[in-house]
Amino acid sequence: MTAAARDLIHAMGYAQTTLADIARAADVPLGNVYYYYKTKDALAQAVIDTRAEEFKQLTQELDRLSDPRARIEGYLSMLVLDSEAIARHGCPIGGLCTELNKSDSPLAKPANALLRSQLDWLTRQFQQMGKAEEAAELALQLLMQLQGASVLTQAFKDATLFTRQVANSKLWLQTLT
Amino acid sequence: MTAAARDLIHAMGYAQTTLADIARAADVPLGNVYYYYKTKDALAQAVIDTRAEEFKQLTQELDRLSDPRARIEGYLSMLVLDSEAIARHGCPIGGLCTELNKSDSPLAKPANALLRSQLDWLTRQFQQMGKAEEAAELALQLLMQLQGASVLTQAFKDATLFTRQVANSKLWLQTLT
DNA sequence: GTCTATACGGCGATAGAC
DNA sequence: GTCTATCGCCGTATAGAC
Repeated sequence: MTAAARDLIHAMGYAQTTLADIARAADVPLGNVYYYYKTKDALAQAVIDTRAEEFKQLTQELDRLSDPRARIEGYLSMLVLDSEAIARHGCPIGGLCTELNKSDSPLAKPANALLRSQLDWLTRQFQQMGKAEEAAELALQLLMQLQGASVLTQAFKDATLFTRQVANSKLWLQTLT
Repeated sequence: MTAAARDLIHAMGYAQTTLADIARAADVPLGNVYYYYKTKDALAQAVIDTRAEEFKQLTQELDRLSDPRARIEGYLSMLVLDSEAIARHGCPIGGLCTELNKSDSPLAKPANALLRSQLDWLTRQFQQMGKAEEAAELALQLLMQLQGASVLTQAFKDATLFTRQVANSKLWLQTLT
């Protein structure tokens, strides 16, 4: 059920996604939702937890690579796989943060933490590339480009825009000595 | 009234902003809203038109500068003035596009056109800088960085993040021969 | 644990007095 | 043109049968 909720929230936004939508997509009766989650917010929190877990799994895979640069490239390659979904619905995490940070929902903080953890992981990779001093700034630059590319990719409905930006970012990554 | 609607939609998002909110902020009775706008969507369209008009006014001012590079710098300087608002509510245009492109509202197209017109104006400036061939790509790069900076600035609630990115963009602008 | 029916509140939209 | 009252619908949440 959290999987259905995750996909619907990505596609329609949190406020626009109704519990009836989720129940239908998960093929359970509406009333049943409340047996597993006390409130809609509680379900959204579970979705955020799922997103956090997914990213943790991804980084655990990537961290097995010995070269930090290769790890970042792997991360970028994973993102490209979702470029069509990004063209349709934007970045699932960036979009969620953008929405939840309006009219301060209690969910804003955990959602923001998803972006923060991506920033932190990227920072660690740049540190291990010997960029101790500029690591935080480089991570910020990269994440910013990805988020900006997501916004424009969605608005202009052009998935190639995202893939081209990722290609640019990979080239940029190579220029870092 | 469109001014109140514009500000509230920026602060809370379109779906979350009720006509009662707008009526209260504009200090008119709720029923009165419908004398001026047939539907909520019609009011939102007026807000989008207002945004388009504001950008047109801005570019008319900037276009009086003879140097295209100075025009872009002026544009960036205007954005910095809103960095606090961006930290609280994100980019008013990017956020609107992000929201409206989910669950295809008829308002998505006009909202996307706001971003498109910024891209087109920037492209023209780069063309006049003698970058005919790469102008579209450069405009895309710049707009992408601004949108990405807006997303992260809002999520991390750090206005200096936006001002720093704009400073970086100005430096980058100088490097273009 | 699973499902149906429904309470309750809020929002877009309308009717109609003034 | 301006304002009040209210309709109808939908969404969250709950009650309670099975």
